[in-house]
Amino acid sequence: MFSKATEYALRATIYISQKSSVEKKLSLTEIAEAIDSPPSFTAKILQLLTKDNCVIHSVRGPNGGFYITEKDKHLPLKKILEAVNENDLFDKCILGLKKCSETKPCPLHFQYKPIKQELIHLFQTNTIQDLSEKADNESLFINNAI
Amino acid sequence: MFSKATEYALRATIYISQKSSVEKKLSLTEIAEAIDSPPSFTAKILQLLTKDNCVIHSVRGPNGGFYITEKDKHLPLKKILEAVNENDLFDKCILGLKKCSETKPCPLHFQYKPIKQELIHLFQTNTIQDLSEKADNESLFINNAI
DNA sequence: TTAATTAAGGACAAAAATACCTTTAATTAG
DNA sequence: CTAATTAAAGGTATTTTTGTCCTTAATTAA
Repeated sequence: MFSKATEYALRATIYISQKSSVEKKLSLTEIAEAIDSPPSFTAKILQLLTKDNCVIHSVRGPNGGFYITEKDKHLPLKKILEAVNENDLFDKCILGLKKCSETKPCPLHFQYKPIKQELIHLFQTNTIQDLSEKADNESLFINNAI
Repeated sequence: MFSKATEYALRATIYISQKSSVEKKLSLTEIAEAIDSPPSFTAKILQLLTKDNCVIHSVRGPNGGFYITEKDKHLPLKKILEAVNENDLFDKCILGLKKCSETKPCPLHFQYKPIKQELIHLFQTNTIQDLSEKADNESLFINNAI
């Protein structure tokens, strides 16, 4: 479904949202360990998320690390997909046809359409906070229960 | 959503289903041109589909080529995904967590579940024939209208 | 001010997916 | 039987994705 990069981005953001605050920043090492991802690659992905402070914030130096503001917790998951350039995922034709459209639909177009809508809806309506609350309740990511 | 390999497999099968019969086999060249795919790569994918006659049949030599039987047109699209080893696509956790399950769900698990079910349903209930009929009606693949 | 710590940024490496090419095998027509 | 045609099979090349490493910049604490 998603690329590794996107999976790590979503998992990292959920974890950061659960555990961080302006007072308590998380190091790359902790994040990568918690979400079971390669640290160096994860660093690259976090760079995309911190670019222009779009989702995550970062501070260098001792006691530095990554964190998210309360305000940004209300961003939809879609924002994360955009940050890692996987936003057009749900726009594409399921058969990969460039010219597939409402007027020139592929054979799966109208059956896939409502499913696509639900996927878009899922990522537009769920906020980062929504997900991190669920993760809390359901104890995923906690104690490395991956 | 799908890999290029899977897209080509689906498109090729639909095209073969529309245009071929035991009497009228289609050459690799014709298929690749019609579905707008790289011929050599398409050849590899067709090999997967013809392996053990699982979906498509092939005959070598003059007037040889690829075709599908009426019987095999009633196979579900799922069969094509299996042939190109992309069958587990809809089994995986959307966040890529190995341990995600009903009892230990990821934060998106229960929201993604019904969508996943619809995707599975789509590929299990639609047959190759269903799709090629739609393609006929909606004129995709016809006259290279890709 | 200096040393330590942490992310940023760039270059590089490995793996996987995609695409190409050449030879071989099967089949058919002459 | 021979030549032509077409897919099968294997190896190779390219591109993309994934992953690593090293140096630089920022920040903090002593």
